[in-house]
Amino acid sequence: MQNLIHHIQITINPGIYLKNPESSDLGKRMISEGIHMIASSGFDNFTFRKLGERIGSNESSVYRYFENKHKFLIYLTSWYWGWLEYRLVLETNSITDAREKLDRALTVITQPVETDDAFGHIDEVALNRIMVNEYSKPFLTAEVDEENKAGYFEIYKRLIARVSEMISNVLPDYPYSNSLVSTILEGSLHQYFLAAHFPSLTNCNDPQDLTKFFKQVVFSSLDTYGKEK
Amino acid sequence: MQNLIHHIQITINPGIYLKNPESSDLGKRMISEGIHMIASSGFDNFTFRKLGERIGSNESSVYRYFENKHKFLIYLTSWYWGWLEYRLVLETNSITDAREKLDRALTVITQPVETDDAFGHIDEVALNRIMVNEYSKPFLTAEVDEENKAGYFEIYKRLIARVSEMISNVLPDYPYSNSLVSTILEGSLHQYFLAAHFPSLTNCNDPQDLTKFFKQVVFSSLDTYGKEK
DNA sequence: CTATATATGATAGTATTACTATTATTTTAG
DNA sequence: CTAAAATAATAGTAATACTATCATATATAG
Repeated sequence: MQNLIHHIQITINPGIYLKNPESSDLGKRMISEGIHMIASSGFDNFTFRKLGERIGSNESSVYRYFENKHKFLIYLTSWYWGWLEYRLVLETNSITDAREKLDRALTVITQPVETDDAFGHIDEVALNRIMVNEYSKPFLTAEVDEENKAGYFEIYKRLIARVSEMISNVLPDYPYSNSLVSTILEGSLHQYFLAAHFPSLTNCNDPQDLTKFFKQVVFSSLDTYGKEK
Repeated sequence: MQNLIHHIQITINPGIYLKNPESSDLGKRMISEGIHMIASSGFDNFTFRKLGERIGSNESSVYRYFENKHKFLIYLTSWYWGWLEYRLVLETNSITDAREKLDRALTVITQPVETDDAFGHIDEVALNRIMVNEYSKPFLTAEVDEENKAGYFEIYKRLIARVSEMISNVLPDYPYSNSLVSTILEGSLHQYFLAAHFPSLTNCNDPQDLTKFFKQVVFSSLDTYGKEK
């Protein structure tokens, strides 16, 4: 990606961390190494003890940045959605045609992730693997309502609202824009998961097909809405 | 539902359990009470110790039926998908028109669950709540490939294949039938979850709308495939 | 240059969990 | 009535997800 823009930060709700990991070298290493550990062995096998060792530090130091590993995951997923939002804006901002704008947005959402130089210590490809393998774990918990109230999912909600608005700009009367976007965001990760583990349950073993599939779904739905027999 | 058909059993892969819970009264109580416990407090707070107490028995007895609580959940979700498949067949079997058949299938998939008298000890409404709140936990694990190889997800795969075939009967050339079905099965549970916890991310706060939404998505996609500008 | 605050590191301890193992008791079947 | 099978009770283990405490290193303010 562009090496024009550096020193940008994705802003994360401070309630998610105890001490901002972006504020120190140690904190950045927690994020950086944490991503690699979770991407390769899965979130369930990830512990702060192992992370402490890995960064040449200590369990207790990690606990000074994050209350628990669940919040660590919420931090990572929030960062991911924030980054996706940033790329979405960057890539669609200059487009005036509503249809073309939505088309480009769907490309950004569904195409495979590439490394972004603007965020040195974060391996976006590995982070995307985490999203594919753990996508629902941040919110499928008994505490989801409290955490939602505390604003931990704001970025995700903003992202959906943004794409939803693009849909409304194509077809103001379409009544399912939020459902369509939430279905596609989750569905896209899910199709990647299926391609990796259950190839017989998807026709999108090539990312090109995934993008085509979701675009066909979205535009056919918009183009025929209100015109059914 | 019909009280015509009794004494039917959903067949579950024996690798999922150590001893078939359907084979004894104690086993049935494990399923029955386990469903209520997980539905009300969530899977993460569920333990075999608590289940043992609840059924007036013992942790060690539960372990004689299920290797661990993860397999217990796989059992429940397999049962659910098996039951959905059974209802799907029951409700679509007599329909000859391909389009109408698919339409009915989508109703069955997306409409709220009601209690089914044919399976006395299972509370399908509570089980559906589990599906909505924990839907991805059976497969978002590090062991998914082994478990898939062992056949633990056969019922789910068969269900998708079945609906996928209905799509092919409507439009043989449509190349995304598996992806469309897997997106809708997962997406339907997800929309129910959003309606309960993130109402701003869905337009389907009423189940009627959910069914309409997914039908519109499916049929518009099929009706315009190959006819885009 | 020292006193102080702050960040980090090391160690120990706790409650819970997810089991395994063993033995005792009850139920069932022949 | 006896043997086998099923269930119950109890104990124990390793790992986990923390909390608490204290020691040390480092940065900074006066």
